[in-house]
Amino acid sequence: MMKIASWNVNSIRQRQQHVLDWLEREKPDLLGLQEIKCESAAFPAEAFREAGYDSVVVGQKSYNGVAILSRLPFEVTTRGLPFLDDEDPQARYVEVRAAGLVFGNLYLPNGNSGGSVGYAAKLAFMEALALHARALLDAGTDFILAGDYNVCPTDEDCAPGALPPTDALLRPETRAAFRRLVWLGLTDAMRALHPHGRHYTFWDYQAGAWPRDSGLRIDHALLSPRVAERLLAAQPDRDERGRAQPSDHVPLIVTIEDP
DNA sequence: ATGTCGTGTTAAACACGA
Repeated sequence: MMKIASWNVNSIRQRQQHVLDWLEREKPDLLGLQEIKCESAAFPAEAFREAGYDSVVVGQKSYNGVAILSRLPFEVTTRGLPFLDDEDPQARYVEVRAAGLVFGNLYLPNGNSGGSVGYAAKLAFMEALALHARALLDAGTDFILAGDYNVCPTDEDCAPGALPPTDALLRPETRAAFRRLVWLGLTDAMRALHPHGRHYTFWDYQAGAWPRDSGLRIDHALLSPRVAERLLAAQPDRDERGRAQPSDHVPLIVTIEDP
């Protein structure tokens, strides 16, 4: 059995102890982190190593930043999203191979800042991700693409009134791009096991979103076909949002059986 | 639209992103 998780921690320096406590409780094999908000050298790799996890970090100053923690041996396969022509590359993708599986960890652009240019960058990232997924499928690779997609795929993934209809997380073009990705033949792990219901992974800090349960399902794990056949469980760890000084996202946990 | 966070510049607020 293999346990793989994704968590937007909204600053690893603020959330280091949360992550250490969570690793000890949940003991995932792989954990993808997003929004670490620090340069690679500032990532607390040694603290995680002492907890039994080696890491690969793609950081940048102030914003974004992704990392993967692993208690399995791994090799880094890429530190940026292939197929993305970007004159100002941001730290939004890192990928490893472990236990015969490629694990891609992504932080997709939010798309609400920077006007039409910012939104276009979101769609460009999604197109590049689809091209990369297509290449992995063509190569017959078993893979999981997990992370903060910043996409509410359907109305059921957005609490009523949580977002205006023009928000970049649920615009029709955003949802269409997400469907194109899934329709390559990937499986949304949560929806495969829980076709309906509100399984939020994010609650805004503002406007009492958490106590009102005004959340969003925007963190996802997409599985290649053979991995989907091994899927045993998928769930967000809601409890994490109720702790002191939480991230606005909670971990998403996917469990698959051994091949 | 925003009641909150986090980072950073810069000197107690402000800008920006989410």
